[in-house]
Amino acid sequence: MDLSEGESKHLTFSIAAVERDTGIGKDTLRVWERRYGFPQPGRDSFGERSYPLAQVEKLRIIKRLLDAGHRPGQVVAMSVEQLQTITESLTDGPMALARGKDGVGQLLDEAMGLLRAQDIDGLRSHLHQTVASLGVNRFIIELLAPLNSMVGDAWMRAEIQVFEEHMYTECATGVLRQAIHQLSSHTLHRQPRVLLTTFPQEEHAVGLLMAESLLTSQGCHCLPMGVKTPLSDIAKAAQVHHPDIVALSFSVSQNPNHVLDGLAELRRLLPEQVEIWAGGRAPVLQRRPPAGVTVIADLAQIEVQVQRWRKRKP
Amino acid sequence: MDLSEGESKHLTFSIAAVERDTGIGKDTLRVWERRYGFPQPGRDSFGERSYPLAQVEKLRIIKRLLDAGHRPGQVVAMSVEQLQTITESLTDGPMALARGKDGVGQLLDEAMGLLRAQDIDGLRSHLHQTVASLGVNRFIIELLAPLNSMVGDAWMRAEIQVFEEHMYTECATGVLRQAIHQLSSHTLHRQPRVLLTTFPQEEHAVGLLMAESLLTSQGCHCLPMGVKTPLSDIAKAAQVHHPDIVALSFSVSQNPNHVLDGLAELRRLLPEQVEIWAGGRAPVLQRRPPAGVTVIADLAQIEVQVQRWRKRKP
DNA sequence: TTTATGCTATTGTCCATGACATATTTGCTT
DNA sequence: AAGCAAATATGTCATGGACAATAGCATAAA
Repeated sequence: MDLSEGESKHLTFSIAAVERDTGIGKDTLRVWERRYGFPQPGRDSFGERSYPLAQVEKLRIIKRLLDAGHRPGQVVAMSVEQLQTITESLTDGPMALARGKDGVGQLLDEAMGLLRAQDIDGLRSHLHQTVASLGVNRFIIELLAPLNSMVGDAWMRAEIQVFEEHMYTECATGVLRQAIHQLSSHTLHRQPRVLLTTFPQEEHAVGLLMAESLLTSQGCHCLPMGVKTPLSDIAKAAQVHHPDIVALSFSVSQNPNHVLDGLAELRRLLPEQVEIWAGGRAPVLQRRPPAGVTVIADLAQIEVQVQRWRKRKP
Repeated sequence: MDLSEGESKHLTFSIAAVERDTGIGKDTLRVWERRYGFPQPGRDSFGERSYPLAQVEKLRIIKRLLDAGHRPGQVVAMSVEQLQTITESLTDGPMALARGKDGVGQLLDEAMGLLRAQDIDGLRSHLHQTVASLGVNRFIIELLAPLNSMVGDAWMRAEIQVFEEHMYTECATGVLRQAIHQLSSHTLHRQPRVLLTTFPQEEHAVGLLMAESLLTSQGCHCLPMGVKTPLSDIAKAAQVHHPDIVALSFSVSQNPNHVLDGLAELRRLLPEQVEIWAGGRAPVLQRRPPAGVTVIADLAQIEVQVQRWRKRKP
């Protein structure tokens, strides 16, 4: 079928291999070639496209920029140098805010330092230690959430490798799971019952775990469902487990319309007394808060909202 | 682009959704329709294929049979009843083995019972308890792995809801994370160093976590990277962290060619002395074991292979 | 100045049909 | 039986056309 990926010197890739490596679909690759003149793969002896390594790497850069909100017409035809320039200028800014000189800011810098030094084991123990000393709430709100943002931004600017981001995520996940486990052995069967998940397009689980940790530490009973649950299945799960609240997490790069439509649709599918809480870094939530949905602007709001819920229910 | 999953009554799926749900490529779906007359999707108002739920379920059954070694020409045109007959004749077998009347078989039945009763909290404590009493190794090999297969099979046969599968996965993940955490605090910085991840198409993390648990309990130093890592990033990570072994996990429904091509390419990208271990339920691994890759036929093999590795290195 | 509304260009995905390399089976010969 | 060649089965790629969904932009209304 597709053995293609040629010799050691001039490594080339079949269209299937490129799809696998870049996440850009075969149809899209062909249509870009047709419309923008890039990529411009050679042909092997069977007349099939054969992409040189350099083009695959350029495609990866392009993919990153698309994820960051750029449009194909602007970037696909650019030179690698131009792409680099844009990549560098992606996101500065919000970071300075979090980098205060207080104790926690210091811990944050240490964490970032360990990450940059590729010392994952060091980072893991640093985080575990910080959970222990700060408590889950402060750990998440003051350290992990900002760290998470910093990593996300660094990823957008290609300052860190994909594998570093993977290792960081894995590390954060482990620490949060551990925190949740410890908390949940203390507080059991309390209210409200919160069903946690994300929409099908949303892959990021760390935001969800942070929410779960905070909710659990508030004494809520969490029903975690992982990421990427179809709407109708969220509704079915709610029928079976009748939660008081369905909590959704959204990361930055979600399609705004999908988010709003999805929330509206979910509101229709769920019984009226079930609240919907939507949190995360998706900008739409703040800009056009949907009706019948409680928007959690930042993680600290979780505590407030839980208290509000408890006051309302006698 | 593909919102598709239609109304509540007659749920239909776009070709992209079917590819996602069954693992059968778009091209293949079209060519089957052309050659075998199945599937026979309707058309929506835009003239695009619209697969009814029943056909998607039949496709899932067919996929299972293909994975088991049947050929499309034989099974694609069959009726659902015929397919069921064949399916039943190959699904018992390995299961009966685990369902003995010994203590563990009983625990397995209990777990399955809790799952069917939708008692996730009950399942979670049952699993935690079982880890404690059996130890991680026996827990995974004798209980969780068979349970995982049973859930997978039930999922393939559409006997369980999507949300149940999500909740089960979340539950198993939590228990495994906890086990790993406890183990890793005992054994530190031992050999071999094992980098763990999956290919970009592979979403399932539980297999990976089971492997990580077992490796950690063998005293290996694990470098977990989560799921869906592009090949080139696996290679880059290996350059930085120089593992002795790169371990990959594959679930049933992976495209055989992608798996083999990916492994061959990875073998080329990694230094010769770095071993590649490939495990999981993907049938192609057993049927056509790739050169330069150690196939881990079942989880119990991990211990054997670790010992082999240790003997070879002085 | 901000908020709606409609127009236009952009962009991803789908469709149909044809081709063919590779894998598997069949049938023939030794 | 066993080896080998021819036939068949099967998945993936190619081409070129089409079009719905989206984003950007300009204009009108508040």
